[in-house]
Amino acid sequence: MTTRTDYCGRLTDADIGRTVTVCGWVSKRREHGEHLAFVDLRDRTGIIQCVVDHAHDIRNEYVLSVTGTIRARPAETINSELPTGSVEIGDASVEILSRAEPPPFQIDGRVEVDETIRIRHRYLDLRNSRMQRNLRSRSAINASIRRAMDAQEFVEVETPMLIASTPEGARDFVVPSRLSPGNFYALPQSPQLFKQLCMVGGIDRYYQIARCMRDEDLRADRQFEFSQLDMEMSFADGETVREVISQAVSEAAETITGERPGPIPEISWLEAMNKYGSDKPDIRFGLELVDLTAIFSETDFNAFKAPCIKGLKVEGGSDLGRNQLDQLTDKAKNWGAKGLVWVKVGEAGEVTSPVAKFMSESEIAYMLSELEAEEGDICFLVADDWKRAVHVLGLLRLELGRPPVNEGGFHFVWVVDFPLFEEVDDQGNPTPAHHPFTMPHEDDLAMLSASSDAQDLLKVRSQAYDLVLNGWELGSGSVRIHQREIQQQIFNLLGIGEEESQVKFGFLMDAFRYGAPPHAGFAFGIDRLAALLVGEENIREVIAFPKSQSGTDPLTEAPTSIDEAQLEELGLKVIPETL
RNA sequence: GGUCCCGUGGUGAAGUCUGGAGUUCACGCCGGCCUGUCAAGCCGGAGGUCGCGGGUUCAAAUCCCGUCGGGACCGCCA
Repeated sequence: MTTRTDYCGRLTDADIGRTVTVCGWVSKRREHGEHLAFVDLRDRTGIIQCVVDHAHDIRNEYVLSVTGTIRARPAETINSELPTGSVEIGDASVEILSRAEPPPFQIDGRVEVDETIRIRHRYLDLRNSRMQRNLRSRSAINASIRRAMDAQEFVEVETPMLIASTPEGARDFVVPSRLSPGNFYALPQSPQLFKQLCMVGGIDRYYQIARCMRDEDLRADRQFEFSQLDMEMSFADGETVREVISQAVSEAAETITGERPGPIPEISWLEAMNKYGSDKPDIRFGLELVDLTAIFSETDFNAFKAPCIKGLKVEGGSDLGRNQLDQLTDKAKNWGAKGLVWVKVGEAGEVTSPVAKFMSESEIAYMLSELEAEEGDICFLVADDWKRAVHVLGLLRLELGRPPVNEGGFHFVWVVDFPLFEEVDDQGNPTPAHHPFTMPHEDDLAMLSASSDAQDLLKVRSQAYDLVLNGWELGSGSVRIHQREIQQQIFNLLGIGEEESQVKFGFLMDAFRYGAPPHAGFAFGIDRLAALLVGEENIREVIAFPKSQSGTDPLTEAPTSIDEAQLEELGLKVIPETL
């Protein structure tokens, strides 16, 4: 085999006269009679046209080494669509390095291909320019993140993949232990505890591009395994952490788009929930939620006798048909709403609505003015408890107005002042909104110790913050508790007793005995960041070998059964599924 | 655990609502022709368990039930 001298996609007018050897796959061949044929050869950089005497024995996707002299194309045959379109390899001699069967799908992207088929033959799909671009972009993002972190004197530390399972958080993937039959390792959901130990260990500034595993249902933006930029820093507050992360994501965004995003705005969790009905607001568009509770405080309409009424207005939406409205109502119910009220605005404030007769004229007028609704608009109202009302309307807002992933630019936003606790569980214990090591807001510490009522605790703010991009949660972080006393207090509130906390997190609590620095950190998902930056609405498009929504790998067929001997060695027995 | 959408030659789509011969279109594949194409062109050809199973019917890609696979979403994801 002749040694490659050049990449296909990089040959230009400057190379005219050079004798080159390129290697790659046959993208296309065009034969013109007995003694003229064109072969488009493709490698990772692009395509070059090779002119050969004949191509009878060449087929698409054959692997060739082509040697010839670069020459300018005749003026009338220049292909402006192709970066290499002004030159060609003339009088090329071809060496077939590998023959190929016709691929199960066309690699040129001319016809769309079912994603399962693409993934089953990912080694072919990867030849396509889309995947080439996506994986290269992802690689560039990783490099730019490392550059940003290195520049800020962070140290990359690797943490173990085989760790102890803790019942908190997502479902663990577990690995049976051969040397300790009946015991299991867990794969990390994140390096959370280890990075905090790094802080106790004086690393001061830690980062890692870490693989994490969570055994939860898959989505367009969720796979079992994912990568995150994980970081932690000592003697730093949340603001400093956000500044560091802003640098890293800005660097990444600039690498891909060529444009550095401006300063990232902050919004409080409460404001995000009230305006967008989501803790990961997509601020590329309006359709903001408006509070209408006070307007209907005197209502006789039973459905509106609720703790909270929220509404949103769609400009020019009154042409929505009954069918569409019914479908939206069904969706709202599926999201947990009892119902969805719509109000169409006609001439001079005349309204059309199935529930118009239950609203007084003043209520209607007040509502329309609050929503700034005018002729031709439609308003949607949800009455429920606050949480459900904003949740349902938030989802409706996305349904009605969310632009495609590659439109509207990149709108990062920090969501700050998350509540410390999410809700109260069956046992009356609050559940942590972030994780149990999150430091409460300094101003709310008093509330924390004084309060005996679980409902009051839900008002306690934490020093936790999320980074959101175009409605996707990129990641979250917090100031951590570094004092054992506060940590124990939180554990107590969560219903985790001293003994239990010692069993689950004893090593961290022990570490904190020996001089724990104040510290704070963050982690964001690289798959999501990469997908958004390259304009893909699905993280599978930036993952070389992804899994299907049901968690199987169409390529390797994983998960598979294992044989009896293997099970026995691990001390495992499979219970047959009984129907 | 739940809601919705999809499954038709190798690939993508139409056909399904309103049952009537495996019908159609584009790409690919195979053969032939063709000396400047580049989504080459022209001529010819091959290629099907309409995901699978059952039911209704004189007749099912089409209607019904079940099931499998894929996707989007709700729940879940500290």
